[in-house]
Amino acid sequence: MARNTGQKDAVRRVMKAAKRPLNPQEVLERALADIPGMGIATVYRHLKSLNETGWLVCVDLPGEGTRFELASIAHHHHFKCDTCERVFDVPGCAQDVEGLAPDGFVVDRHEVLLFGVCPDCSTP
Amino acid sequence: MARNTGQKDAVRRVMKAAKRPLNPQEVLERALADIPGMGIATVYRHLKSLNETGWLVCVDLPGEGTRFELASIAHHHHFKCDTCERVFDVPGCAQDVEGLAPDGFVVDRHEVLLFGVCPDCSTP
DNA sequence: GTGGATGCAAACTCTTTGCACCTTG
DNA sequence: CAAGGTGCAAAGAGTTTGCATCCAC
Repeated sequence: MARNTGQKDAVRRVMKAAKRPLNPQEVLERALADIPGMGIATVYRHLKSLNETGWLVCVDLPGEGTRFELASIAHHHHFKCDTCERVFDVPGCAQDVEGLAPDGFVVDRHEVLLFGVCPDCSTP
Repeated sequence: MARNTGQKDAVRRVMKAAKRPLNPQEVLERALADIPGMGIATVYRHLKSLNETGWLVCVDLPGEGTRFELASIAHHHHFKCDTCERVFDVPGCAQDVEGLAPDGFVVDRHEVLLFGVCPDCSTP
């Protein structure tokens, strides 16, 4: 996937514009505005290659497929609303998270997921 | 799933004996020792109902299917070894994790995942 | 005896892959 | 023009469901 094509540009544009992690289906829906007729397989192929080059990172949440977001955004975590199912970025990081591991475990990465109700859903 | 059957007992026994989160396939393999001929669908059905009653909780990790473990064990988190792929329980919890959420978000649950190398894999 | 539980196989969902055709460089 | 990218459809993996049969109560 080294060649520059309209499809690849569309995926990059969609991911840059996203304010939250997107799944392949959401990426396709947004990319279709630029490239009518684009196929889901092409989305998967580009997400995979952009992830392998380190431009995108995976965001996995319980009970749903993999989402992706830009690798370049600052260290942060995620909040999933139990009501509307949307996923939000949460800036910052708890202290001492990696210190939790028992002696002998070497931690080089961590992920924090919060679950609850987002502002939109808690004030009807 | 309110009736007491050998299959249900087998799933409960397997889960109680497990020292780490198990996926449905692992549960079936262990249950087959007690109930030869048991089907994977029955495992899924019992895992689902035991989860709905709150006896089991889901443990989702990036890049793999859902695992389950007893809900009764103390609040803890998980460590996945990038080398041997095993998943370990990590006792305790970081301070202020739920305080990360921006104003307006109501947090009622959280999950922390650590990734790195376990003691077995770091001392060859 | 009766309704819930089970095993099997088919259905479903999500993701990947094979292939003929099209596009970029 | 050649190498690589694309869309479609089929193939896979994991999970759920329909149904006839079986078993706990």
